[in-house]
Amino acid sequence: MTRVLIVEDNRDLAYGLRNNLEIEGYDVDVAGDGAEGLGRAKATRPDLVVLDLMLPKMDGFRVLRALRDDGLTMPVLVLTARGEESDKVRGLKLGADDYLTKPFGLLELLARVEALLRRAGPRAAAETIGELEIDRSTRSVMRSGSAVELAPKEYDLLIALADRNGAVVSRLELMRQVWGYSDAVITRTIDTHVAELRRKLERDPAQPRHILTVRKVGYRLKR
Amino acid sequence: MTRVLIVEDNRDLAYGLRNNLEIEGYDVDVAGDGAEGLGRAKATRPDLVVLDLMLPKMDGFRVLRALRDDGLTMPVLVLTARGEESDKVRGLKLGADDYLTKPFGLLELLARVEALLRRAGPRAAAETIGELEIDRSTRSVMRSGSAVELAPKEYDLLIALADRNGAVVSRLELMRQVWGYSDAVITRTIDTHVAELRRKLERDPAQPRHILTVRKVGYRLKR
DNA sequence: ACGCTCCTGACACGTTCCTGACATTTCGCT
DNA sequence: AGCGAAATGTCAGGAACGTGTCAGGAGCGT
Repeated sequence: MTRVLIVEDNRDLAYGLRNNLEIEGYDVDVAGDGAEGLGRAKATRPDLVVLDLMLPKMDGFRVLRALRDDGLTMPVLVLTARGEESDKVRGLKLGADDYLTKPFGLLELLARVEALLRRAGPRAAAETIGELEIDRSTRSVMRSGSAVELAPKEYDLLIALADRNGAVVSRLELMRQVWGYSDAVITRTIDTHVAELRRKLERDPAQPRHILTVRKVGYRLKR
Repeated sequence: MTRVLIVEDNRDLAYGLRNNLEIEGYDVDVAGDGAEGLGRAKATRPDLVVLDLMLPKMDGFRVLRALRDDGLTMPVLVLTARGEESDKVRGLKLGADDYLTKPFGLLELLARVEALLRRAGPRAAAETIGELEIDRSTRSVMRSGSAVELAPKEYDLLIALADRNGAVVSRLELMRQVWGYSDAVITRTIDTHVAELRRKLERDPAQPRHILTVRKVGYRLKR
């Protein structure tokens, strides 16, 4: 499923956008300020970012620059207040892909999101990680050619790891992304699910080659 | 350039559509009532017509019939108000190619326009999904050669799944596309209709081979 | 009035998920 | 090198959840 991150401090607007994007079938994440937006973008690597320029903590320009400096290349659709031409110029230099001036029509936003994603190229039908194949359009996973049945949580967990491109994902991040909690981790929930994933995906679950433990931090998915 | 004619009396909607179709690269013409629409269609012979049913001067049905009587065979996408089931049947008999129930998502309209134009080449070709055959021009479905009678909702549901080319369609998307609601799903409506579809389309409804459940998300139509 | 379609809520069933207890491994420290 | 504490692996039971199924009833067109 295509994932969109909205970075917008106006709660009503953010909520409205999320609703409508979700109806269109996107998987939507929302951040309420610039710092949080940058963090979530780096963590979850969405397919597209809708970025307001006026933001608390860290304004849109800095977020955009930080994103690009981090090597993230997903399209960014910038929301700008009316008539701030100079913003456009400045933003374009920093690597925004499209602009929308407030107030804007919802249909226009949806059309632009769609256009940007199309221009960015259709997402690969199936990504390959070692001997694993993940097809997000059907939420199905194969190991060296044969289908593997994953429970919803297991699939979500795998995706959370796969999205990080081999980097470590902390327990806290997993809790937030997969479980939607923000609490610290005290139970064995994550470990249990990792174990189950290993049982299903690894040749030798005792000697995992893909889902690796990073002690005191979390897990990572080696490609 | 591909030319699209919009026949719609609601100016806001018409302009919104025109804007977005133009962004997509179409050459768009707009007519504000039925008589004007018929005239422009005959004069300019667009590649596709988007036709509202409720129109001043001459309603959509009469426009459609007049078009077909005149030997014009371009695909026609009909816009119909919610819950006017009989309109669908009536329109289909007159030669419409696809339906969209208001309120509809813009992306859905764009997708259907593209789909219709793509199909316009090999015209009236029935699509084949496994042992199923769907003929949209007659809203009829066959399973391994013999006709299957589907209720309107069942057919719409099948189409919504078929349009996604094997990918998962979430419950929310189904609610929106087939039922025109945008609310969260709490009742068993979707499941019941899926069950009925399976009963009619699957050899063994208990072990569906085409209409698959994707737990916690929705359903998908395997080809 | 009849039949068809559609929606709804109740129930059944299997799956999934979480939790806490216990086992094992890892690593810092002496 | 050995010890102990902390972190992780493993397991099983029960609760919670999601879906399949059904029957009843409302709505609509014939």
